[in-house]
Amino acid sequence: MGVSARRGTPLTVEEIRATALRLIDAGGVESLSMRKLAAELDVNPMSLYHHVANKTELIKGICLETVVPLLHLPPADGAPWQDQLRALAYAYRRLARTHPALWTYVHNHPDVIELKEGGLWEVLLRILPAAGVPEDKRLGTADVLHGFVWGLLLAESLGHIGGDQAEANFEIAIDLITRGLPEH
Amino acid sequence: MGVSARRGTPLTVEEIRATALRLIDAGGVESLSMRKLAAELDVNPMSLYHHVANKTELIKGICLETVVPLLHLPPADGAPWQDQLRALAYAYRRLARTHPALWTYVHNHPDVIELKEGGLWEVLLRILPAAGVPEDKRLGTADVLHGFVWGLLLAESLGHIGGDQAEANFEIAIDLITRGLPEH
DNA sequence: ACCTGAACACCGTTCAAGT
DNA sequence: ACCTGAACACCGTTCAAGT
Repeated sequence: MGVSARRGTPLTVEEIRATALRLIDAGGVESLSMRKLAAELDVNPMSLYHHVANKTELIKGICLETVVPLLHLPPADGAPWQDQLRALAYAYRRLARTHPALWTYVHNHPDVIELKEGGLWEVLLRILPAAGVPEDKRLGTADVLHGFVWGLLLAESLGHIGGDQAEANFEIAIDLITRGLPEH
Repeated sequence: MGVSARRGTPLTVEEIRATALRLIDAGGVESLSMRKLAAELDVNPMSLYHHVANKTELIKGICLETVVPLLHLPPADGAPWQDQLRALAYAYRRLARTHPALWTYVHNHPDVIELKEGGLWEVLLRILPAAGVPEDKRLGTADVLHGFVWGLLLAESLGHIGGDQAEANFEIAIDLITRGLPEH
């Protein structure tokens, strides 16, 4: 009854997403096509559209269900703001490096996914008062800090920064931020 | 003798590049196609390949001849390093905002163009010693600073930062960097 | 020298038809 | 319900042929 002639099992969204993510990890989002994905799944290209609205929605789904939950935010445990900021930055870095190709792509296509999600902003805004940032500058500073770390991670992902230096550079970056954050 | 039936003048690389840049400014690099470009120039799509090797080379050419020269680096005039750094950041920002779509694109496609060009890195490495950055950290710090500013400009270009706040945020960013740069 | 038409190997997606 | 083939409107690019 409609199950593919070439496959025993019917398609599922989960299988489609998992395979798509594998292809993205291997060759980047640009190289993922619905037709290649179908071939990889041993299925007619058009079968995919029964489980997924279109390519954009597919990518959105992968992000929301597979990638975003990987961000492990530091708890509000009263630790010094420097430590919490460092923990947040490293959590963000781990996320970016888990699926660099997808991460790079979605962060350059704001239409695909809302950036200010996953609680990252909340944690940032919780930390900034403790760092001595005056209230009227907190939103702006949150934008700036995210832009900073984001840019550095992007540069890493794109290979602008040598793999061996990436670790040391990230430390330099966090030191610079924690030194510069409090206004004297 | 080969001149297009539909046009009086023969094609030139300059005309192709200028028109392509106009289309990119209007709709982004993704929406530029060789066929649309040809239509805009009132010419057969294949005529373009007589003046340009392929699409990537076309974009590379536009960057090298039309965009990169727009970066106005601050002179080594002995001004305080804070002022020079601020001038450099603003020069970079002006460049990014002149052709945001193209700028965003090439900075995410390292294959298209070598990032560390245009003398930006030289100026950075000239400034850092005056800021008290120890020699063994200068290269890393240059990478970090570029990543920072780059990320912020990217966030601006992609609309992640409200247009009215962009100016104020950039000031916050430069203040933070100049405060955090010197090690105590 | 410069331009062009036909063709190739790709895309995403719609729609009507199959089981 | 689930899958599929043919078709449409696009891509970038090659190649042989035109003037």
